[in-house]
Amino acid sequence: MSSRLKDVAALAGVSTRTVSNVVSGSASVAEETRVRVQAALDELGYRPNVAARNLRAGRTGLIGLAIPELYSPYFGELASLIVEAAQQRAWTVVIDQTSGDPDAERRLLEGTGGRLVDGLIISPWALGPEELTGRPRHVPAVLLGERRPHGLADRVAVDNVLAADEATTHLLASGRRRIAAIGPQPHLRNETAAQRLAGYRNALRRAGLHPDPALEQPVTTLHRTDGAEAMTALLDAGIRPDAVFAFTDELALGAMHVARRRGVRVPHEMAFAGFDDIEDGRYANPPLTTVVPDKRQIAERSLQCLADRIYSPASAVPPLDVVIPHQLAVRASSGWTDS
Amino acid sequence: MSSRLKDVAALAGVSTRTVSNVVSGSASVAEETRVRVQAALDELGYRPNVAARNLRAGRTGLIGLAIPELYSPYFGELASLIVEAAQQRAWTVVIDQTSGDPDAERRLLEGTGGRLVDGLIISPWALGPEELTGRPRHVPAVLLGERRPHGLADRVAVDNVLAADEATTHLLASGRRRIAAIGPQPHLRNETAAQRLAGYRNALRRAGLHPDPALEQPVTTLHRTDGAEAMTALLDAGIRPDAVFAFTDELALGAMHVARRRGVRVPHEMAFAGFDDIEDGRYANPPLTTVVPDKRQIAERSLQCLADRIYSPASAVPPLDVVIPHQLAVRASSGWTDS
DNA sequence: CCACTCTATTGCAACGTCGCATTCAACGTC
DNA sequence: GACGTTGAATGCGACGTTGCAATAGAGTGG
Repeated sequence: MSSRLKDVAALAGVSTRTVSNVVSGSASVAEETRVRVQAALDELGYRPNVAARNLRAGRTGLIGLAIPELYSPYFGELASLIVEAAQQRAWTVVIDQTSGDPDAERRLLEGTGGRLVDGLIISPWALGPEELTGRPRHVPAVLLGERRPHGLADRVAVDNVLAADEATTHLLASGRRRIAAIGPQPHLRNETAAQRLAGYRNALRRAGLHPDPALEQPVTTLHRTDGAEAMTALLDAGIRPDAVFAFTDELALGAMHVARRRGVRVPHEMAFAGFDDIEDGRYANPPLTTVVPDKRQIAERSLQCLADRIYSPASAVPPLDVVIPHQLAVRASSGWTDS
Repeated sequence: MSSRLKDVAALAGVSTRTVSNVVSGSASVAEETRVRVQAALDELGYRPNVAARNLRAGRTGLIGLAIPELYSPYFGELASLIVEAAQQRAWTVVIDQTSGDPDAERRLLEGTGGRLVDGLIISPWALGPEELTGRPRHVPAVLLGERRPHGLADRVAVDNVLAADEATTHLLASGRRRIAAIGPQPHLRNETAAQRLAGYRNALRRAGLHPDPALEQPVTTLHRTDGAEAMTALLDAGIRPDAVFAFTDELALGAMHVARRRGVRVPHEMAFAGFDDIEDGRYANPPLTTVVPDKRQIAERSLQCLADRIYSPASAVPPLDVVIPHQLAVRASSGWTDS
């Protein structure tokens, strides 16, 4: 059905090795032969067998991207950038959705499924630091988010503590004093939410305010519904913050949606700031103030780390901690202008 | 570095074939031997070499998903469902972003990159029908969207004409008469926009209205910005429709955003309906009326088609045309209640 | 007790490709 | 005219796995 080097060689009247040389273009081939072989290649519609190449080369040219969920805007945008950057490096991306399942994350890190990928970019959700960095890995890995690496994997992330601090400070600067935090996840081993909470508290304390536990609304996941529920819980408890720092844009949008439905004027009575700079935030009503991580750099640097580990020998290089720059995009949701 | 069957066999004092039997669990192995081999497997941390397996099996266990862009909500949600459904079938998904590049789409369909995937699900953007179905393919393919198949590939899609008709009819039912259509793409060979335009016109004509070219706003791509530009163009031209049917939710959200910014009251003065049922639409202000394709079924049926083609011999089965059910979700953007 | 079946295990070969070493011919140089 | 050099093409083997056929041994029934 599909033709192999052998078939092409037979048709062109040369050895398989010569055909291989023509295909790869590496060794020297006489012009006349090259033309003849090329004609045979075209006639048979030869396509190299990737599995055989991989076996020979000891590499698959695949890298894995393991994220909790592909359908959320943040991970969708990030995945898109990673796929794009990988294409430029002639890598193909295979996507795994862990759905926040610790076993799935563990399985991927250990490579239990077999040596399919040359490297792995994983955004951990359920696994704690020690599990992530403790055990040996069969494949180079880059952790997105999380805290600084102790173990074997590189880490690429923004400075969550600083960024959360800046966002909160921005809200304080416009005179807000009762600022709610939507997004703590005390039930998870994951560090990201904890870091953003720490930044939020830092900012409050620096402004001379005491963090109020009643204003910290935990969530189970990071979807709009969770933000909506958190805001509902606050309002139903009679708590009326004058600003909200949500740990992700989706949480912020869900919360803002409920606030407006309940008749709260945004941003007059309640300002909002989020984290991630997803596209919807820019088109929300009002547009959402947010921390803007440089997602393109996250993608680029992650792949760079993988490339270094994959291609450099033995890699005695200690685990890297790559800090990605971020900005604060101030939009109407935290200003005084009406939407 | 990494251990092979041979290493495990040496350690356990058996042949590689026996180790292989233990790993696969297919052939019968004495309990005592199984235990001993398993111990060796664990000790060496054996991981099967996927490339070798693939070479032997003639399959890679990979399927390709080619979509214009991963970061758009619709494709993100769809990709997520396809990855999920593929995992259940023990398939791994590799993602290609075509970015609307006809060459990229062609390359994937022809499998120029080599026989990497066992099957391909492609959502064409730039290629026209004849290119999609004309030439022979090296790998089973499923087309998402597009029109009915003439050639070799199966096709999975909602009935775009009917769905667009229903959405428009719904707008007409609330008394709207000047209904704009945002989303025609006359510059593309792709059929989807043309089908939705046809459905929109059908509904108008059935209501005794003449489709007005001035109310049909073409777009280049399907992002929020395109919807925003389209609405800006309409309003700047002094055209003030009393309803908008946008061919995707993103277009609708962008258009609605601009309308509200310009002081148009939604839905009182202008009703909106979209297509796709992306999550943001449900949390928009006001929530967006939209055509809801059964995305889970799109994922399931696509994979089913691929599975049939991949596993069934010779496949004399003619190309399938799978029509996916849809619904119309009526929300506040097309009602009379305030947001 | 022999023929036969069944279980457990094994060796061989092949999947398609490419690195390495080799061969062969042509050519130029001393 | 012998010799080294270069260019072109080839054959061999190995990457790690598993299907197939074969083997040896244990168990069963007449």
